[in-house]
Amino acid sequence: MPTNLGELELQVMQVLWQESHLDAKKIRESLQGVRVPSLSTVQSALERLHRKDYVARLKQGHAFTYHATVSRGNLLGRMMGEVIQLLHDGQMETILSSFVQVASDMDDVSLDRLEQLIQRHKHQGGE
Amino acid sequence: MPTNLGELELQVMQVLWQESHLDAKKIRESLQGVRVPSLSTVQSALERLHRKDYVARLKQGHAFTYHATVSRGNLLGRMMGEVIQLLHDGQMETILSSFVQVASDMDDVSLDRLEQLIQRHKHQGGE
DNA sequence: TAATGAGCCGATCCAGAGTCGGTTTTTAGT
DNA sequence: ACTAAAAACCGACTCTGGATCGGCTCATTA
Repeated sequence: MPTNLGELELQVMQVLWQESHLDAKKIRESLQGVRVPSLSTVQSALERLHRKDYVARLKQGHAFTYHATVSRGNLLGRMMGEVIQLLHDGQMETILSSFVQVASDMDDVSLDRLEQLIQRHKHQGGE
Repeated sequence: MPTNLGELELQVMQVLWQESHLDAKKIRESLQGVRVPSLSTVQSALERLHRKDYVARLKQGHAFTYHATVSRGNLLGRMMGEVIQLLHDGQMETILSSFVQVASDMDDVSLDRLEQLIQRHKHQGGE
């Protein structure tokens, strides 16, 4: 249940977010780093990802082509939600100030954009 | 390096956030759940936590007393930062909208408070 | 139908966490 | 100071999830 991705699994997702509908071999080729794992290894990672519903696949002629079923932003939101779930103490205040703590690394322009997004969100009344 | 806590470790932290400066035995007693691990097990968790610098300890007469060195909010912020680090794609926009995606579960009052915190943060120019 | 390429399965290895029992060390009472 | 009780420490084992592959199987196509 915990949304946790291993090293290779994450790398694979990065590739799929950049370009979709690739087969295992292509994904392996797109993998950068000193150490390139064997094709089987990439497939194993893909299987785990598939089991976790992070990717879907289609039989495209000879081989499967994979594509992400969650966007980067979606996964990010999901993970943040989980972390919050894990550590929340009922005090919304705690969550809020942690938000801002993270936002410490952001410049004012980003904080402005965050405010805009909040505004929009409030007016729409939730999606 | 990854800020990951096991099940028991988290439970122990929860106890220490509620009440500080307890010894292993007390912590064990404060642990709720059907299954209460042995004292040794609790001590192991405490040792790991200590190694990770999440708790500190003091020789209080006969036994060590432990206390958290990171607050709940601080850990939350840290974990969020890590998740972001892991999944960021250079687009601040992605992070921002994930923030708001999480904030979807928040009511307007909370969003207002978030705005206030942002304001304060901008004026202080970073902590 | 035979060969080539992809998928699938099982085996291993590793690291981190949980779990304890037993030994050692420390503390405190007599 | 000696010793009994309590706490700390250490080592062993289990379990789970991820990484890693080799090799067998199956399908597609020439």
